[in-house]
Amino acid sequence: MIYFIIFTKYMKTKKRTTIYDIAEKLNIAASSVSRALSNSNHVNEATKKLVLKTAAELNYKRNNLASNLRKGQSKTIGVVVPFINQNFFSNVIAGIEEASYKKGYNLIICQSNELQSKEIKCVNTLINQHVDCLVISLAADSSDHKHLQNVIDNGIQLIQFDRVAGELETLKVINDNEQASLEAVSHIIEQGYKRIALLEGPQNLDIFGQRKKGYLAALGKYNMPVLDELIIENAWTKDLGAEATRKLLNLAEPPDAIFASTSDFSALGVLEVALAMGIKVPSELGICGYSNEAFTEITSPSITTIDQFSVYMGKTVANLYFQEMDNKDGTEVAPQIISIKPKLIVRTSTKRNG
Amino acid sequence: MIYFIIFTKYMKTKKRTTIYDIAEKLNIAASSVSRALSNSNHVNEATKKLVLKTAAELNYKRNNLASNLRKGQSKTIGVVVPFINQNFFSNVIAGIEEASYKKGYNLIICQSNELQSKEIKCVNTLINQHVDCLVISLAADSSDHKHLQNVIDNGIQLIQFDRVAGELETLKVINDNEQASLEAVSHIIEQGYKRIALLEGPQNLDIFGQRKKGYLAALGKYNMPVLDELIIENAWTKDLGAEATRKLLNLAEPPDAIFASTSDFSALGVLEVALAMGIKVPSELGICGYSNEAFTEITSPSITTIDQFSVYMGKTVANLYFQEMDNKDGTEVAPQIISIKPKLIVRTSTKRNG
DNA sequence: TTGTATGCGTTATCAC
DNA sequence: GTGATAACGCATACAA
Repeated sequence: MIYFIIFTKYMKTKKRTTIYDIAEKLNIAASSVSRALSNSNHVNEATKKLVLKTAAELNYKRNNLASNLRKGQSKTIGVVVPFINQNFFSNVIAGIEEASYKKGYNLIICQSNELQSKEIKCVNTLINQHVDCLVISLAADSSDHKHLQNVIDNGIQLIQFDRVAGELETLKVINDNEQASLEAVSHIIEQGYKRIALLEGPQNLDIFGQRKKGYLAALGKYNMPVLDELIIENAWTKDLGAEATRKLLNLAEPPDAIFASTSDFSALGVLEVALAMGIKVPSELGICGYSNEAFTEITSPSITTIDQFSVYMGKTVANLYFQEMDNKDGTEVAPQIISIKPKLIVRTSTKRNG
Repeated sequence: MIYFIIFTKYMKTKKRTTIYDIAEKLNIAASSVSRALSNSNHVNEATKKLVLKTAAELNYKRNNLASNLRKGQSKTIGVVVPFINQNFFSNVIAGIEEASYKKGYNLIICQSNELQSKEIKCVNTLINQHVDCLVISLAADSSDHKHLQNVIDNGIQLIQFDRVAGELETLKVINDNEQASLEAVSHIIEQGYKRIALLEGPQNLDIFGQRKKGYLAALGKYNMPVLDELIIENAWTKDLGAEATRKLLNLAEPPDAIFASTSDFSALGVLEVALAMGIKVPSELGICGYSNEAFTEITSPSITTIDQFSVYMGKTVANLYFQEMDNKDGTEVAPQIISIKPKLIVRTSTKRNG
């Protein structure tokens, strides 16, 4: 046991083999080794093979720190999201990872915990790390965006997704939230619901504003009045959704449908309160969520929701960056904004006819 | 618009400010700037303040590539998991991130997609990136572990979690799967179930072997026979769980309880098939899953399961590394293996009495 | 095709 | 306390 510890200690401080070690062993110049290792075509095939062979023997691993420092790039993409372990974000990250991996890029991941203060620190860390590209979805309380401007000023490609700062001219990948919202509420109206409540999220985030716009547009389209008492601010967690529902259902004229535009968690809160109050879903109350979380399929009744194609969104983000890179010397200008059309998934919780 | 493009182009190639720029502006040596920036106590307070001030003015960001190259460390932890967007893993990662962030460490994340071939590539990439520590949970088809030995040989601290290679002497953070399994099956037996089936996972992964051991131990403890026909191999997805359930429930003597030791998804498959076949849960069939996925609380009936404290597990992993670092010169030896005791969460799907 | 020399941006080791 | 200088490991311009 003791020996093992000593052994690891030794290994830990062991110098790794470098191109100089290989060069020395082969009696050639380090530059030749470097060329062979980077598969340059200015090397003799024979020496290339020899280098590769001894590199393997000596268990050589390139030091990317040095390589990247020299090349002035890091082949690394930084990602900042509110929480890594939220379905939507972990899916987007999985998508980014998949696309990046194919191109030989690595991901450095940070979570802002929905706090602008931490978001700023994360962004600065990633700038320090010399990431080539920084991908971010803003924290809920993110108000000013100096730290993002800072990213651009440091020559780092900035890509925003989902929760974006509209006024910043960067590459963006977003959902067409307004359209999705419009479709969802239209569907609800077509199912014969008359008084449709809206649970809205923090309006400083564009996405929630857009979803509200879609809601209003749908009401307008069908000549239905906008009733302020049916619009509840900041109901974007399960608990807040539940609380809002209790309030709504106790109104003199309660709603007959609730669109939890913020999230499926909020919709779940709605469902649980409704069932607890003995209100039948969907016959007496229609419910629609947002995000297509896995559980919406499992609840009874299952919950109508909107799928955001999150993994695809991640791939799109990464590929947007690579496309931009390919294009950086060309004259063609990549589209600044890619909008992904979400899909309404109609389930039992809003099916009143048919 | 054109101007904007040109502007970004310019910014992209702009040289960042370095310590030399600050030194030049202040007419002092770069080394002094470095000292001031790293808050050394061998610098005059006045110059330190001056340096910090102009650094802020010039929007200086330290180049960690250079810094880390020089210091021979990267302040970076590499993480390899089968899938980033699986609840358990994303929670562990969130935990690692939280603890690492506090210590000023960054995370580089890769997913193996349950493929040893990709796992090997990920590991090599992380070695190249000079991560200080590599955290891994093995891919399902991971059989030999040369690539992990390679990590150790390169002087990188290796920590395995959850799905570990038992024979490799590394730091490990695991769940006490056997104990948890034993408790779960004991609970099922105490509820009066007599024929308890087991859905097991790939036995080349230790964790599934341990869960089976716990199952067998519980049967032994209560003097119940082990019935081979009730043990189904490789039923670790929702679909495979469903398939296994159809087979089991069509036996001449079907089970009256199913322990989906592999995952809650598998348990969900069991539940859906049972309900579709008109079998009452829990009165006619008891069901227990594994992992405490969010949805287990929501199904009807809710599913009994085992909580693995995944976020806590992540924090433990990170802190184990930091503790090991603090200790590396000391004589004290950190525990090689940390075992976290999972918690049985009894829900409706196994409540037959009381 | 190969070798020499230099620099990427820091930090550490010397002197002073 | 400060400055000059070397070194971390690699990639490339240039010379041979």
